[in-house]
Amino acid sequence: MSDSVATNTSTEEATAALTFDQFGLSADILKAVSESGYTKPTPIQAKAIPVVLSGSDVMGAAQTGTGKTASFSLPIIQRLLPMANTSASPARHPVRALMLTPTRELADQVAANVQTYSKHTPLRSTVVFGGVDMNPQSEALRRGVEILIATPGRLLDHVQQKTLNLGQVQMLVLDEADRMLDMGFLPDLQRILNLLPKERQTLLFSATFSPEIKKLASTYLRNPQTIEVARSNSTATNVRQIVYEVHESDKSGAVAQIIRERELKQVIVFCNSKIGASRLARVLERDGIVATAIHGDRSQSERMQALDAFKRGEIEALVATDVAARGLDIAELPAVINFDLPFNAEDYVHRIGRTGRAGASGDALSLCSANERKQLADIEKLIKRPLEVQTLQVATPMRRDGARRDERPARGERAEHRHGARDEAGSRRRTSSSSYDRPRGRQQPIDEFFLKPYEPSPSAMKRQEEAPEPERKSASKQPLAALLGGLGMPRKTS
DNA sequence: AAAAAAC
Repeated sequence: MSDSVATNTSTEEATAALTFDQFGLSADILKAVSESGYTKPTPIQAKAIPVVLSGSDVMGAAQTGTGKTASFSLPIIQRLLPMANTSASPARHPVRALMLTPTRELADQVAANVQTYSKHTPLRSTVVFGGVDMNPQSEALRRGVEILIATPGRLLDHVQQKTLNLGQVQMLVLDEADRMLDMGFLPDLQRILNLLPKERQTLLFSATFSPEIKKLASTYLRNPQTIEVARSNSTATNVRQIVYEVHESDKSGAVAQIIRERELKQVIVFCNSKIGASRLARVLERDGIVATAIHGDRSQSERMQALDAFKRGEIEALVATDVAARGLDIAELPAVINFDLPFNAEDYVHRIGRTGRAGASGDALSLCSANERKQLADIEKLIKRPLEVQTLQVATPMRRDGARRDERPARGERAEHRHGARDEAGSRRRTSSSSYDRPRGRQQPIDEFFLKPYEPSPSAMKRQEEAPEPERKSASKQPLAALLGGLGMPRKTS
């Protein structure tokens, strides 16, 4: 079992011996890389950097936590270096590389990486995304940048406001492209792509190569080289995955218990709903765990504050929706907890990809209630193996300070806490009861489910194989397919 | 079912 790092590299023997200075990257870039503490390229970096440097288009499939951002940022910076200049004139700094991401946080993170890797070069970069004041972004664009990182909506907004011209873009990166399609960004992507010069290099990164992604690629990429470092839909071997059977009403208590028992200093807890995330954050806080929620209904400044505080270690539990599922890189995150199992099995892979990054080990701990069996089966089908299932007895919750959880809040505790506690008086009684003192009659049906020897529900798997994609192409699929059909049409660009 | 993203 000497797995993790050793296994990952030995499967990539051809590239195992590489160091960063074998790519022919400039000294300014290598300096920034080594200052960041990186000495050895990851498999995707080893494969992608030479290809991107050669000018070829790329279809990239990489697991999260594989160093994907550097794999395109470093060669892009290298290719732009000859065009860098030190002029103060904005006209001398046209946008030459555009990087698109599905979420604002991811854009911000990619931008931070690009900034780091280019800091010893004259290249300038900035990031634009929604939810924040446009003016500082416009001002940065007016001063001129060679590299722009953006979410699609705000980018188009800037184009419309004439604060941005994309006519000089030579390199385009579509990061998490499958996610962007999921989120309905295809029309925006098409608009953006039609604003770009046809003569350009395009890099498309996607967790999966679905038919939609392949169609997008065949329309907008030219003889792309495919780079795949790990089978997509697989999960890192250095992440231990455990599923805990719990009653739905015990979930909050279970999260608190897991955090305490495992002494987790930092954990992301994923919920399926924004309301659920806010609620759980409040409950955890009441349990003496420093927690905050991050989701799309919070203001952008709250989102950024939450993420920054979490990265600084000031917050123990970041309770998130899938806004945080993809791409976010938090150093040394020891665990993620799924409060809910995601509806999309693919999102499970992304969520747990937040831990065990860069060869570190991590735990992915999922709570599964009786009504989430289908999601569990879907996940096991996707990752092609059964998950280890344990039963979690949720003990009578105690606060961190040793007080009983249902004790009245200490004097001086924030008003919202008391309010939250009162709001949830009913559910609190349920969550604080252990499975031992639950009335037996009520829990009978659930227990029957849990007591059954665990199987990854072969019937469900078989059903799906026999009848592939039964009633799937409803509302959301239709316009996507139609639009994708349109992609094949000869483009008329001005 | 739910989430994300422009104003």
